[in-house]
Amino acid sequence: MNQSKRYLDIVRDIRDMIRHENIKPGDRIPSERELAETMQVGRSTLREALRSLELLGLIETRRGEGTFLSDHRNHKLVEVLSTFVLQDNQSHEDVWETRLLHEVAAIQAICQNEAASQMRVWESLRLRLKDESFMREDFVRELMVLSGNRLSLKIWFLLKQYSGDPYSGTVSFDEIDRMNNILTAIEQQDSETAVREFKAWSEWLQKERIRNGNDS
Amino acid sequence: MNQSKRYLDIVRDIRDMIRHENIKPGDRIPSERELAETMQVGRSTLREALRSLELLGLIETRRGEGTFLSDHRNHKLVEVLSTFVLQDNQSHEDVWETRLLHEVAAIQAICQNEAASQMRVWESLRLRLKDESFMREDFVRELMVLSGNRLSLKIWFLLKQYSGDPYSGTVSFDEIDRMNNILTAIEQQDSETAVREFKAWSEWLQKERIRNGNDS
DNA sequence: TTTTTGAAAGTGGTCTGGCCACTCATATCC
DNA sequence: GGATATGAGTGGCCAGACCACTTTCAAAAA
Repeated sequence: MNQSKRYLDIVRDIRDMIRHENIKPGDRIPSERELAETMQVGRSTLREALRSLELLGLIETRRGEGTFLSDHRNHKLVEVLSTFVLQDNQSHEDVWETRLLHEVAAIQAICQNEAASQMRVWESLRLRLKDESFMREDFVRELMVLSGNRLSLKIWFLLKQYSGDPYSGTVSFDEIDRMNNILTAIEQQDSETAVREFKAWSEWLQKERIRNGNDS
Repeated sequence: MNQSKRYLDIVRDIRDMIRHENIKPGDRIPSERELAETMQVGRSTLREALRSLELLGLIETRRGEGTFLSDHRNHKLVEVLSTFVLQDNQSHEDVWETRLLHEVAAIQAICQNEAASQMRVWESLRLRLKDESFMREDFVRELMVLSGNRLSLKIWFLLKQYSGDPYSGTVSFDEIDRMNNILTAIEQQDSETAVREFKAWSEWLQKERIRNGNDS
């Protein structure tokens, strides 16, 4: 049964504790010494579990203060895995494709939703486009949110980081037209065009990144 | 700069070591005591790094034998993240939609791949369809595999479990026609029809399950 | 000689206790 | 009242010690 691998039990226990005690992101969890005692394990073993969770971005530790539940946004996991795994071109491509897959699906979902295509959001988005500080990521995230699938949004968020933040940076002048085209197609519920325009922008962006050598 | 978080340095060091020494999946890496000494850190600190990597599935440890590099392609990204991405009772519907999303994307990917549509696989699939023991899941999994996106396959596998194994059971007589239609459309690279037929089958299946009360 | 046995070395798994650096709230001093 | 010192609590790290397990290989038994 549970021979060896005690720290895995702890990982599970901590996760359960977080659920049952209704600990929310930002909240503090008991100290290492306290947890070690209540779970009847040595502190070093407990730390192995905590460090693992930290590397995953599930918790955040601040020396002198304590351990806090992270709002799972900034996953170090991403960096770690990418440096280990992404030597393999296939993996890199898979991540890229899977992310795109979620984005396209989001656009299609929005187009199929009558209500969504009539929202005021589009108007305000067009305005924000012209703002100098408007990030590419803001645009795509907005689409993901509007799709209404929160799970897909979460997965997308991870994949985005995992593929080296493809949407970093602000929207350039050239891109405003592209985005307006996408928005127009969505408003007209023209799923096909919207997707085509989006993919075109995505590919253009990728080439741009390679040209600028931002493909770290 | 690197104040605190020594174990993160170790993670990086281990990665570099693996690269420079050309250690391949399955190979053994130095023992904990040995690594601790060469890296000038305590063994417990080093273990924190190793346990983190192990949780991610990047290394594998066997008591009494040693620590081994595992195949990077088997990283536990999806498994590990699922425990908290899917934690809060995400609406059943989101899971369902997201799974479908991956399936549809797989079909589209296959249709766009000239080589895939000409494979002998389809012929053998048609034969296996008639087998009484052919499971619905076998059919869909085959599609997911053939899409070539391993990450998507992994995500799909999890989502499938979380949505109550929607493809349990063997293929009924009525369904053979549906599946043949899907296969034909794929062979003709008719993405639209293939997806439409697939969605139709999926919806039919869902209703069938509800009728039989298998919606646990 | 061949087979069996068992002791030793090496490994990961775990615990204890300790020290350090840091944060924060409190009490103290000016 | 405001600045300062102090102490409790926290995570970061380490050394040393067992334990359980695997492999190895030489000694003992066949």
